[in-house]
Amino acid sequence: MPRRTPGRAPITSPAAATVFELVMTQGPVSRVEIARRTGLSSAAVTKAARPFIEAGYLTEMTSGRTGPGAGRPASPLAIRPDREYFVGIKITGDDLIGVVTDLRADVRCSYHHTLGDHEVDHVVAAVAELVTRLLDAGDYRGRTHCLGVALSGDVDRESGQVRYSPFLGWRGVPLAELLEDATGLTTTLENDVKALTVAEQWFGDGVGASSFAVVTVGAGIGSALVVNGGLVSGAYGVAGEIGHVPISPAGPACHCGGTGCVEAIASTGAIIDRARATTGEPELTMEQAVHRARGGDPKLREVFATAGNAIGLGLAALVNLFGPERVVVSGEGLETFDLFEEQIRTTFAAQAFGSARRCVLVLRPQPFEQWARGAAAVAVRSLFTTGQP
Amino acid sequence: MPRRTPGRAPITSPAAATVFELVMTQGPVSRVEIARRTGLSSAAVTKAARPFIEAGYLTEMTSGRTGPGAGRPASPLAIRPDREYFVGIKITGDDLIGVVTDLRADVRCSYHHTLGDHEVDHVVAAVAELVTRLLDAGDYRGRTHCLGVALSGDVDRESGQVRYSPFLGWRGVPLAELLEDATGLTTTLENDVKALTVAEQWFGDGVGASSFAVVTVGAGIGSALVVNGGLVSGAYGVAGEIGHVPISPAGPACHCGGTGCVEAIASTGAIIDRARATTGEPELTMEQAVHRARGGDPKLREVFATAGNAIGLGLAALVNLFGPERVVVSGEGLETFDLFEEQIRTTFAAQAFGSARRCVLVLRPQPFEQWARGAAAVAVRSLFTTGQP
DNA sequence: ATGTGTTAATTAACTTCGTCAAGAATTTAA
DNA sequence: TTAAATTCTTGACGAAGTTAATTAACACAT
Repeated sequence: MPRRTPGRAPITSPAAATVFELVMTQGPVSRVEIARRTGLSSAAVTKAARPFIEAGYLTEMTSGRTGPGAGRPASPLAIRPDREYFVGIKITGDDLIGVVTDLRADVRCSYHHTLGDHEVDHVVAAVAELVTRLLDAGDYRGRTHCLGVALSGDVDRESGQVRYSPFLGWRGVPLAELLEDATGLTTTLENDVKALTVAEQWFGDGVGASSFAVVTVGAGIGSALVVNGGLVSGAYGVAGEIGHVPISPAGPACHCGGTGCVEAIASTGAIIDRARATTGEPELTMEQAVHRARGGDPKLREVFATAGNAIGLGLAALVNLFGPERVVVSGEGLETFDLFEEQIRTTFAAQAFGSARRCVLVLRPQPFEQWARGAAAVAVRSLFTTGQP
Repeated sequence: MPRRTPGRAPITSPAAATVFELVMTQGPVSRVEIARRTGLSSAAVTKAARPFIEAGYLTEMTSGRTGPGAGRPASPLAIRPDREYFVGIKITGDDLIGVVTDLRADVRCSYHHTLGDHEVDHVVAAVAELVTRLLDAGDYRGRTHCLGVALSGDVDRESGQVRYSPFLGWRGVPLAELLEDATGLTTTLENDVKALTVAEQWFGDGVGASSFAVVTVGAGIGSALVVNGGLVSGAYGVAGEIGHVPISPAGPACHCGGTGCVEAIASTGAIIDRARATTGEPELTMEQAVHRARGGDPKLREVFATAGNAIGLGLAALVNLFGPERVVVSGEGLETFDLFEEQIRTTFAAQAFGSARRCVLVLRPQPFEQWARGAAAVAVRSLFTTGQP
């Protein structure tokens, strides 16, 4: 059962949620258009929209152009982004990244904070301090009530618990509650990749797609899937583990116990290992490897191509099984995506089956704040939905 | 938009559908229990159930045992399987398999029919004849109004069209309409693997699982996935192509254009090819290969083990990405599953990630009629749902 | 400028679905 | 026989959305 009800937002019915979500994601839209797209009657749209307008979340744009032809001009509904602000924080093993966003999840302000200690109390205090710093950076205090927190690992959003976090070494920590006490903000916890996916679904490349996937490449390789508008969670809590899809029986052993997993070939660590082995330079750093590969070093280019190939195969597996409309590939590892992109696309095109090939592959390096923005997006959504995944 | 409304069944509201589905799948249940499990009020259950009872689809079991303790004894609701019958037909390239089932999708009667010609008219006539034969085999005529048809390929259930069937060489055939005219029965068309999955979801091992998968092994290797209670269809019509998940970059070329696909290693055709190559006997048949493998021939056992390994890797990919509660592996290829099973399970266990390993693997050879039963199950469902996938 | 047609939004009456609370039915236990 | 427990039914009520009619705001032609 849910831990708490954030409350204030005028979500009273499914229709209200639908209407608001549509305006939030599809920019300004007239009521008639909303009715058409959602299948509701236009009367229902009028009713659903009113409380949002009265509460200041939506406005009518009594604006200019109506389009050609006769008839009463529409007054499209638009979101008022500065009606409320949200704090999003991503916790990694090394530091905290925090942002303040508006209702559209646009970042207004961001800070980093290095994390010395993994003790729960210490992290909670550090987050609280970061929140204070963020809120004081602008005129955000009075209009901010929600905090979103993202971290990698096994997280239960419903109960606000961190069930298991390998990076922090935590088990069964009721983090949401602790942070609520420490900050006074209604707090929502979510797995980091899922949070990123929510951000993408509502405010990014997932808008309008009923099914899509987000894949992150970096120290680990993970993904989250949206099918029929809902996040796939896995019956046993595990899903989207594209990093552990086996693609090469003769490949290297993976830390998960398997063989030839995508992650064992294309994670940052695996790439460095291979680069060192191929060149015979045990001290080689990632920066050097990237630099020399860009300079044309054939051995190192081959290393990156191998990684790109592995990712492409993993994507093909995902797409052949799911048939998503779009896939966004992102993460720290994509900062060097000039070294990957061609190979990923080539391999994917060769292995995707039939019409699944039409799935759009968006490759995009991810600024660090995106993770924190994902956390904020989860907070935004928590205000405007009624408990769904 | 839907082509037609089957109608007669008293599905008036979402609650009605929910209640009926629960009774259908979870055997006799008392109203209170239904209310508890669905989250409806017990008053709503009473109201929803009444029309079904009046129409003869459900009965009250004023039966014996109530369980211990005081209180008014429950009168559990049960389905009346013989209230209505359904015809299910599976069309392959070579023949038709037809069954009559009751409301529970239990097979009452079945026939085969060899298909000489792939001409549309000829197939329609053959199906109509088979339907007549099936209905005349028992007292089914007056109580049968729905026909379900399953075939492999790209099928649009909504419009009742066969968009593309490689086996039959059809494109854009409005088969449902043609069959409706020829048989007088309300006809539902569905892809064969999806149909099998529906049968499993409502009447088999998928009952009660919110997410699960069905994998079929045979001439081809396919699968269908159910997530959050809904079938995954793929944005471009392709999904569940586990047969074309790449698992071995050094493996054989696949007819799809890819390399090392599961199907290129573990389909019936691929197994025979390998068996012939390994033994150096170009005339070797599947029967002989199976016989000698069972007898202990190490080379042939190895061939089957390789196939089992490929299937296990494909399953691991599927499970790591989806995290289903259960997977049912089935199909003609599984008739020899004594040769596969161990290897499938071993490989799967080695490659499944974390808790995903807890996913239950059900290996089960599939009698031929199961395909036709799937078709019938789709027909049953078409009567009792309101247009969902 | 002024009616006329056209599209957008609102309003009002009604339908439908389901909840709630009270009570009827039917058993066990004292 | 009465009390307690439990299931099922009933009817009043309320929430959410629909349809149909009305009002609003414009473009355009005369």
